[in-house]
Amino acid sequence: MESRELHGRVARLHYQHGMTHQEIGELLGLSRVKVTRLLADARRSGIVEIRIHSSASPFDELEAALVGRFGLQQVWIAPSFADERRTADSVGMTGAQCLRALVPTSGTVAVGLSSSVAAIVPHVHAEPAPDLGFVPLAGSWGGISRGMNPHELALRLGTAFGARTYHLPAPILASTPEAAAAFRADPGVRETMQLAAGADLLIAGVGGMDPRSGILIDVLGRSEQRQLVANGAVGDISARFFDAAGHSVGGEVDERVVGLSLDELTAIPHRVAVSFGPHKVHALETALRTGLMNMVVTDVDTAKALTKAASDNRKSG
Amino acid sequence: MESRELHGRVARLHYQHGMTHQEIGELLGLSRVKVTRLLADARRSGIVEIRIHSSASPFDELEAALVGRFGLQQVWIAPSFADERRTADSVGMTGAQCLRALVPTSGTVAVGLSSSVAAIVPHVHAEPAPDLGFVPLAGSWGGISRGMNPHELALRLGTAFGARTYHLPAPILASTPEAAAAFRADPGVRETMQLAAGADLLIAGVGGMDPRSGILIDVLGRSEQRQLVANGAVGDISARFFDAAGHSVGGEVDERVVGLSLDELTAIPHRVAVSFGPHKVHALETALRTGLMNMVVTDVDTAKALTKAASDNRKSG
DNA sequence: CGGTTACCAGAACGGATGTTCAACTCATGG
DNA sequence: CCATGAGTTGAACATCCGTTCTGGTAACCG
Repeated sequence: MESRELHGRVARLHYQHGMTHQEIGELLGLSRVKVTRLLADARRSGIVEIRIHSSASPFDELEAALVGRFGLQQVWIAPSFADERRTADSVGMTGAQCLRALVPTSGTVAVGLSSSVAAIVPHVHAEPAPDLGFVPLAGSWGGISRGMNPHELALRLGTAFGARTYHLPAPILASTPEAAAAFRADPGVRETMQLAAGADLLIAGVGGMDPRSGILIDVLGRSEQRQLVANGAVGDISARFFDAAGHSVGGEVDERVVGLSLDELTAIPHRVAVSFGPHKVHALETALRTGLMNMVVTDVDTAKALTKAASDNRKSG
Repeated sequence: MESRELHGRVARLHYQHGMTHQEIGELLGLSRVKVTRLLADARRSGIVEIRIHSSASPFDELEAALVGRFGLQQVWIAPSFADERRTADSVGMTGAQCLRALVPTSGTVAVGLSSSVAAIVPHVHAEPAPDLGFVPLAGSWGGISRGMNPHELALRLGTAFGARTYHLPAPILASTPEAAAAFRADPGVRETMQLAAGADLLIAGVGGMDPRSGILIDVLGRSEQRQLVANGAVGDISARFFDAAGHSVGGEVDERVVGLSLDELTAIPHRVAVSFGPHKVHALETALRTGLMNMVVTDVDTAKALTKAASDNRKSG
């Protein structure tokens, strides 16, 4: 992190006085490329903040349509791109806006497993909120972390918000039901889970049953997957698999999970799903239709697929 | 003014989601050029606001140098450009920042004659301040208005700030001292001038004696100019000419002016000079050195010339 | 002391953006 | 019904900006 002052100067000269990168470079004795980089840094780090004074979202109609169809509290939609990473970034940006709107200045936010929530972190530029806490609502897995472990998400989000963070020291999926019970009995684990259960806001991904669609699904063995599907599972929220009616599928896998149950999750008043992509549509549609989640952050393509899926359901059901 | 909503959408897609003008055009069914224009409008009109979270000004040292040399309260400096209109725009932008910092939410701002103050108007995007008033501190001239008549400046600035505006219905320079006295005796004129005299903040230009440097100076006849110079005039603030010591030069011209006197001007606690250009340096330097003005908004070139002039004075005087 | 790694810098390229200009639309008034 | 002019439009151009790639520098290590 270089001198904040230089970034501010360059940003002022460019954004306020309309000087070109070239001109600023000549004025301050820097190369044009250096100026370009300083400006990019300044935007990334939040030194430059761009506000748009207009309540209109670019995808208003689609948002309103989803709110109506599924009876949701609120919906945020980002544009879709051919490049999936770019879409992820836009969804992350939109998720950050959603959090800015929903996160209270005190209280607790429960954070679930999600590849998309990770994309939010770089877009958060908030005032420190020391009376706020971010709590993982389930355990994590070992080995290499792909940036989407619940504990890591809670930690990074919490840090970005200048809030307290909590840890749930257990695996998300224990090897046996008995081992899971033992973990849940641990005082540290129990305490964190109680805190998560009492949260005001839940933010989590919704996974599908397709191996490409979830993080968790490919942690499970082939036979376990087949078993879940056989029991009617259509998706999961942080390892809690649910069927087409939004009920827990139960079974052995469910008993091995260390984390909030579906009932505990739905007891949290505000529940935001952050999820996008064609493989997620079915699971996401179910989670929204059955009320497991009551808000969603997604991209245009997924949103369109959701409305389509919803109307198909209506006709056939 | 087209639908604010469309501007907001386009701005969000570009500034928040990083979409190119081309992509936005395709998404919304607009041409690329149209998108470019919408974005430019959005910035001009303040729908897009860019904040820089850094207190550092690009020309800190120079500002500090002027504050020190002349014992000023504060100084704002804009970059200089080869294209004078661009410089004027930058100074205007900087003046708007200055006003944002200084203008109270209630009270009165006295507005003097200035070509530069006009450049401020397009850069003001403030919350309406209905308890604030903008008052011209002198009369105006007839015929074509080049956008820098005191009454016009007060009106346009006041409008931009959503504030009350006042009018001083008289010429800035009456044809005879007696006519001027008659104007001053008018109840409407007297009332407005009293209001201006009680202002908290004064914002005005500082004119020089060179015909190219002032608006007013070329309204006067050749002989009147010569007379003023002979009496030691080095510059003026809204038609009040002063000498190298900062005192009024008096004389017939001074008696024909309808507007606050130099003594009345300097009774206003906060006095900002907005002025730039090589022809203004001498007058501006005098106004600052003698304390007629105690703040200044100018450009880099003028600022450098001011520090140089000040050190020359110190050596010789 | 050479090798390695990590980082930083600027040349060069290709895409993005801003501006100019000629064509067009649509009122208004003869 | 055409003439006029103000206001829009997008094609074409000129500039600006972002990224990639290569070379350089410094720190760390064997």
